[in-house]
Amino acid sequence: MKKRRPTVTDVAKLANVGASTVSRHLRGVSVSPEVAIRVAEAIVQLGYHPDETARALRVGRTRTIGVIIPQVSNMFYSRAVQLIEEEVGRRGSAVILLTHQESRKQQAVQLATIRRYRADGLILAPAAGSTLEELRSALPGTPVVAIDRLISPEMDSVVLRNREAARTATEHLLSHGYKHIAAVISRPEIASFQQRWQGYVEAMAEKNLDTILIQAPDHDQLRYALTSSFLGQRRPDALLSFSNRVTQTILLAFDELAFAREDRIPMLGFDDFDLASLVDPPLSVVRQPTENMMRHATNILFRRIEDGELMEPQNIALPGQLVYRRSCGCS
Amino acid sequence: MKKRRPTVTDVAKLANVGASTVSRHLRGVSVSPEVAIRVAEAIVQLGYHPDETARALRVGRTRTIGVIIPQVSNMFYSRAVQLIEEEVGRRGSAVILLTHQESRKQQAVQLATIRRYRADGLILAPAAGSTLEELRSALPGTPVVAIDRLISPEMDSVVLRNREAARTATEHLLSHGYKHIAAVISRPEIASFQQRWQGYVEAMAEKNLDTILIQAPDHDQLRYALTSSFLGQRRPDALLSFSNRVTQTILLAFDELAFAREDRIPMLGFDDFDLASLVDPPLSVVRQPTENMMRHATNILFRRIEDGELMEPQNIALPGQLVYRRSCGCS
DNA sequence: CTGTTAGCGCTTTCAT
DNA sequence: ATGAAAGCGCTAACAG
Repeated sequence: MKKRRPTVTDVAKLANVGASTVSRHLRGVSVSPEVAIRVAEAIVQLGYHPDETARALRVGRTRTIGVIIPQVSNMFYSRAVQLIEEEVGRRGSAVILLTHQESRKQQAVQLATIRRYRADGLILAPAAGSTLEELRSALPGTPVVAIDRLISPEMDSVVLRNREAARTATEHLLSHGYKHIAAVISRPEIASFQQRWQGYVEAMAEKNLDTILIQAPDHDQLRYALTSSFLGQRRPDALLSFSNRVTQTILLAFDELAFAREDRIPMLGFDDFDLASLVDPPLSVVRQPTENMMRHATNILFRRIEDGELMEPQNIALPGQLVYRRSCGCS
Repeated sequence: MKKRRPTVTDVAKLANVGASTVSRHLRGVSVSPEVAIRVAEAIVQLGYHPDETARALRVGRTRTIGVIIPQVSNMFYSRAVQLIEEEVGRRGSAVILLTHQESRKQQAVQLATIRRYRADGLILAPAAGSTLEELRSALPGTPVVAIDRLISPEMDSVVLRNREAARTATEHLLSHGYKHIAAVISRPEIASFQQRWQGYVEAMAEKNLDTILIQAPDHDQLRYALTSSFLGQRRPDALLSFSNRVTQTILLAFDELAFAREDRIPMLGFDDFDLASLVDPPLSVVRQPTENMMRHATNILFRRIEDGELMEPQNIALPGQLVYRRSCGCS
């Protein structure tokens, strides 16, 4: 005798009520107190647990939120996922986590997955080069909010004020007297990096200084580009790193060259991380208000799920915070 | 006119076949080639995407795997989640990600969530102090494999050979001539830490050396305990850190005390991480074979889902790898 | 406030 | 190889 999972009907029978009454009780709709007790008892007695898949099929809402990011093993995104999970859980939904590894093809696969699972909404950090159309058509009718990377103002989004932050950061570097500041970028197709590049260019132009770009498609090649640059004739006298992953690569390059603290090129990087204050010298960074950002993202998503299309597209851009430690030249 | 999502029936009508034929086609069961084409065309024409929730209800399998960990924002776990996501995705399922923040109450909530969503299986890093019974009874009939922390040999598990690794690590420290080696632990209720403690104790006992325990319920207090110990009479001459989070706290304590590289107490820590080689001095660590572990975990889980209870409980314990950098005293 | 009934979209007998 | 019909567990009308 294999014991079937108890259903509403089982509970209903045991409590001597109709199935719909059990359903009502479950959803907190008006039920006579006396009946409520009987139902509650029957539920614990049978060890009944509602079936979300059945509910989803009937109601058309799955209480699941898709989250698609480049990868979890990047401090910024793992923190983001943590916050989203908490926020979404608080609202009685669960997170379906998918990664696209910066590949649009993989992203397409994951979007299709979200579609099959009928997630109520999606929080997405779009893969480099994604277009609004490709995203929209993959999930018609499903609310999407973009995080970290802005694709189009027509899509809800929550991002950093990238241009402004990069500009301020560059200006700070300039205020230390550096003139040959290099921007270090991994994948320039990524929207947020483009905006940061703009901000950097603006700040440099204002002082009539030439821009320097150190860039490579992957981090191994980037490290190579960095070491060559550091050893070359036109070695930059300061660095602006566009992501924490890039910052790591820069540190690796210093290490490879056995640069002592004094040799290290002053730098300032995007994204704060746990050990930033512990490297030598302590890293000055642009800190993102990640918690706030994810709260906004979840809020917007759920409003969109409930209210539908009525609302104007929301495009939130939050200011970064410059954290001055030593690496930029501050004492 | 609101456009309904196309269903198998819509596809069937358009292709002039029965709904079951469409279903068969979708699942790759024998269908006459001529019909297959008509169905395929209808599918693209309508933009049909199967509904997993309906399938799940009917079939009783959701193609969903629960993953519950303490938190995503810990390098070890974020890496683990990344690997699990890939592995699970490869098998056509999706990950529902939940965190318990090291709280058994929160863990109970999340287990109930997994139950409601009818996940086919669960990969779990149990909260400190969890018992087999509490875990089992929360999810009767659902396969669970424990990772990182062993609760009971009756439950499938994939963990590090913690005792052995700690012992080897301690022995290595001893080989450098240190005698007052302190074990630094955050939450001693965590199973893996207990095993590591055992290994440490064994190695110390073998040399007739006294054990030293530096421990605190949270990382702020731990940092305080560390600084007191470093400044006190019986300052340890080497440290064995039990997790990367603890290692960070130790580094923070060094920093707080403004210990220069020479003042820093030699140490060796569990868990490798990206910047381990970049701190000063570079950190010697016990590296976990995370990729292998997660592959094993997923394999076991899916076998369990398919074959059911027939299989003996699997308890995999993989050896750690000692990575010698400088911090332990090696040159 | 409560019970009956129908049906969400799919798969699975059971005939043909 | 194919179609008709039943049913997975739930909720939303609808009557009472």
